[in-house]
Amino acid sequence: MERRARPPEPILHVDMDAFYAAVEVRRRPELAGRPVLVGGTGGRGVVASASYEARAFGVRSAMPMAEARRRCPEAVVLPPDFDAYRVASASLLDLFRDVTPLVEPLSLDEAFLDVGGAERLLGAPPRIGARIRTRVRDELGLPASVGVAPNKFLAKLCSGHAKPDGLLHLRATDVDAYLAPLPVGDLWGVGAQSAARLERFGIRTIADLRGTPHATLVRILGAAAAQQVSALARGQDARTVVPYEPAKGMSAEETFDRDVDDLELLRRELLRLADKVGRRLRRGTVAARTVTLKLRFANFSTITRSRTLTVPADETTVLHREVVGLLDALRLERVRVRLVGLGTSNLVPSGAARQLDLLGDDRWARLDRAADAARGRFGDAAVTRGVLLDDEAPTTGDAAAAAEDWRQQ
DNA sequence: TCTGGGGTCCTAGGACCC
DNA sequence: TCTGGGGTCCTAGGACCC
Repeated sequence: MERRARPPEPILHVDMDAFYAAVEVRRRPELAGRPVLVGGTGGRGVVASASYEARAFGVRSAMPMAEARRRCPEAVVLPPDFDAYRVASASLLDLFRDVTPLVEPLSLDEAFLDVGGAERLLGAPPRIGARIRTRVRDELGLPASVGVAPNKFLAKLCSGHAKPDGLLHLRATDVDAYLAPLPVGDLWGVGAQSAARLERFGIRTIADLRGTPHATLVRILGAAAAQQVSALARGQDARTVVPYEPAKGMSAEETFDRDVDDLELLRRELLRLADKVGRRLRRGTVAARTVTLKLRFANFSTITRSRTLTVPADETTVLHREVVGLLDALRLERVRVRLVGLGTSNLVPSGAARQLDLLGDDRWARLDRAADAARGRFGDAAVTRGVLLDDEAPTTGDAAAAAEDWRQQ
């Protein structure tokens, strides 16, 4: 049988336009055509998603919600409903996997597809991309933009430049000319800090960067970033589309509506976070060797403290004990804390943890399993630690909603 | 009413081992 | 009583991504 060569531009990047806002508009059609903001509605919230009508007012994602409201007073502001976005995202991935099994989700609203093997069945990649856009619009009622290019970096660049609601196909023969005039910030991994440092050396465009000696780039950006940026500036990106990568860490954090100076309240909030992370670890059948405490103070300075355990942990109680140990070791006095977080990393399959713990005390693990099972059957509010029930911590988002759920029990 | 939450990766210094 | 060099792990901080 004749074996066909891969098409020269086999990678698709599909990126939804203003995804959270679009999902909200889809279920409330009266919002169509109006500026819609999704994000934190508390005093310290930021914009997670802004409809294009809102962006016309200069609103951008990650902007403080207060600033966004000032710029666009008539905007409809909605709190995020991640359950709804997860459902929409799952439908989206189903549709992609209809096209090819080589789908790599990057977040709820974007994914890479390698369609290099689908040409005979489905046509050339730009045709496949156009078909996907039509199907996403017709079947899900949501707008998407698509980039079609020789590799991941270029495909993502193209989907960004195709927005909103467009498709851009970059041919391999056009790559060098296309990249040359673009700003260095368009390169993956060059953010505001790196762009500013490059600017100080007179390096503004990708063409400038190509003309810079490698040793100079290493001095400006460090060895690893210089290597990556040089390759991307030449349109080279060897990363393949990987359908599944196990998580490297799991974390949860909470910004308080008002700064907190009560250590006991911090310990209680850490219990809630330990419970949240612990459940996710157990659901993923992994355990963590490293536990990290994160604190952000009133002046926005941030510290982390971590500890690596000999026995990996997935139990709420163990995570909490370790992170409180890290907190207490700081001997804080008269602090004002705006954010507290609990991170885990160095994850291992929890079968390995069980074996190491065979001789240990597994009462906490049994308690967790029982609580997880009850929540699976009766919903998340079914089981809550007694110490959390009277929590009056000023919180935002999920925690506040969860607190409301308990009160309604 | 300045600055969310969930991630990944890199750097750099020190401990420790051979 | 003068002290190399490589490898790995741990810790803390920071840039960057969506």
